[in-house]
Amino acid sequence: MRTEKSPDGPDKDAGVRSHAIATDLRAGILAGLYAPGTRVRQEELAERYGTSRIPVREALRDLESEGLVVLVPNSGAWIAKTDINECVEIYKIRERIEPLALSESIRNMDAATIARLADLCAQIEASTEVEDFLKLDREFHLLSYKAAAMPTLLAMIERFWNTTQHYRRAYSHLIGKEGQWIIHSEHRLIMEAIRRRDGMDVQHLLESHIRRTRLQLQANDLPGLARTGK
Amino acid sequence: MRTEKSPDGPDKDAGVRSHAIATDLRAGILAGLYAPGTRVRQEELAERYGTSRIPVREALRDLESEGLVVLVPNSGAWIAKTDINECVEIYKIRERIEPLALSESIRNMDAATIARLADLCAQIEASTEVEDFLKLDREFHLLSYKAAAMPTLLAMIERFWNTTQHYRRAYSHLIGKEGQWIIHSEHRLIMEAIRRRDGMDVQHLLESHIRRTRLQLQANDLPGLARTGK
DNA sequence: GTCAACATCAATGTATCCAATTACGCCATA
DNA sequence: TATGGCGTAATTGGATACATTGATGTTGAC
Repeated sequence: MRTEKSPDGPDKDAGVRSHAIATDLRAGILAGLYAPGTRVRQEELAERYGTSRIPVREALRDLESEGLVVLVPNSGAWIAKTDINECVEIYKIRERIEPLALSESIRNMDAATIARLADLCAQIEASTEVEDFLKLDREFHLLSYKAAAMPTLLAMIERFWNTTQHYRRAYSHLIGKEGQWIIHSEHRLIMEAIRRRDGMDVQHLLESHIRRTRLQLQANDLPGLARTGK
Repeated sequence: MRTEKSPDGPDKDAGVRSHAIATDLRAGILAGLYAPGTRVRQEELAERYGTSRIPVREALRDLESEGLVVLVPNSGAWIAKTDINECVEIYKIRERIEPLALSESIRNMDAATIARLADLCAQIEASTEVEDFLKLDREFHLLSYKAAAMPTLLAMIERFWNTTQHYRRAYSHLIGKEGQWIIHSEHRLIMEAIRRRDGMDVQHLLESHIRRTRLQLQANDLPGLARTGK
């Protein structure tokens, strides 16, 4: 983590340690480097990043507001535990807001983006590793929303994708390659509706896509992920 | 702002200065004590609350994540400017998520809450002062969602009500008492649908309620509130 | 007279140090 | 042996002091 300014392109977080720490921690959590429920000690992180505890504390605050970390006053910080109830709740919210984002987005979407989406769609079908699938699927959906002139909504959606990342990983392992044909079909239909710029159709298709996933999550109860009652 | 522990009931934020400061600042912003765009100096707040700048900084961070304050690294903090585009965006989101919250809520709602809602509904119609209307209207809607077992969603909704507070105030002044009959009628219909626990109907009615308000906001362009390009 | 470069200042970002709270382990006792 | 109280250690919350960045005003040259 360098401190001097980068010559290649402006570093948005240049000079602000806490942002850099938050970004790095967030990436680590999403990559699965930290087990949910793990205690996070400020001093330990401070040493790792070569700073004092102050920027670490601010980074942890940011991550808490994103739902990735839980802070308890005078006690400590923990990596947020996975909670199937929270996950289901978030999926219900996503069923409502992501169709909105997509329908707004396709009104402004340029040809290059549509081509890129089609490319991603094909890569997703060709993927063999779960981690590849997760990365590509995320890029496909988030890119499809990007042309919507709704920054607040897009930030919310990304936050929700982050907090449910562990469940998507577990779910992907669960269904395996043979269960993916449904997802591929849904993606193809969505892709086609995007091409037609059919706002109503994409909304229904995307809602079904998310809703079906939620119901499957609820039905399978995902072994290996602790369900916290606190 | 007392520092000793309160004997009457556990103070959730006891011992955590930053939460107390954030709560107080948030209330001040929502009450209109700070003009949007006003610069906020850490040292000034620290002096006012009798603390150092550390808790102030953390409070400002919290408020930033709620959209009430804007932080610029190495520069400072400002009370978030009102932005008609952001307001419209949030209303579009609310049109999707609040019907979800309400339909989930009425499934669990007890009789006492329904009675309280009816009471609030009547008080809203009887209100003469804008500030009273704002307070009652907010309580009515947020209470109607409260029985939904969706904490993340409810937190989001409250956040949105906060960031658009200034617009609701301006809007209320704009339409005056004579324009309120539409709102009252909508509230009555929603109230009746809640009584019947008609999930589909409440969703449509609430969506219309929010959507109509949004369109009126967009049409009137609310004089007196700066529209920032930034 | 205008513009540019520099110096000074003010406000934020960070490090170090101290205080307060919590957690844990030990010991005494029933 | 199990349990309750107490004391110590570890960790977080906050205050003070210093470093760094950005803004402002002045001065000099063209």
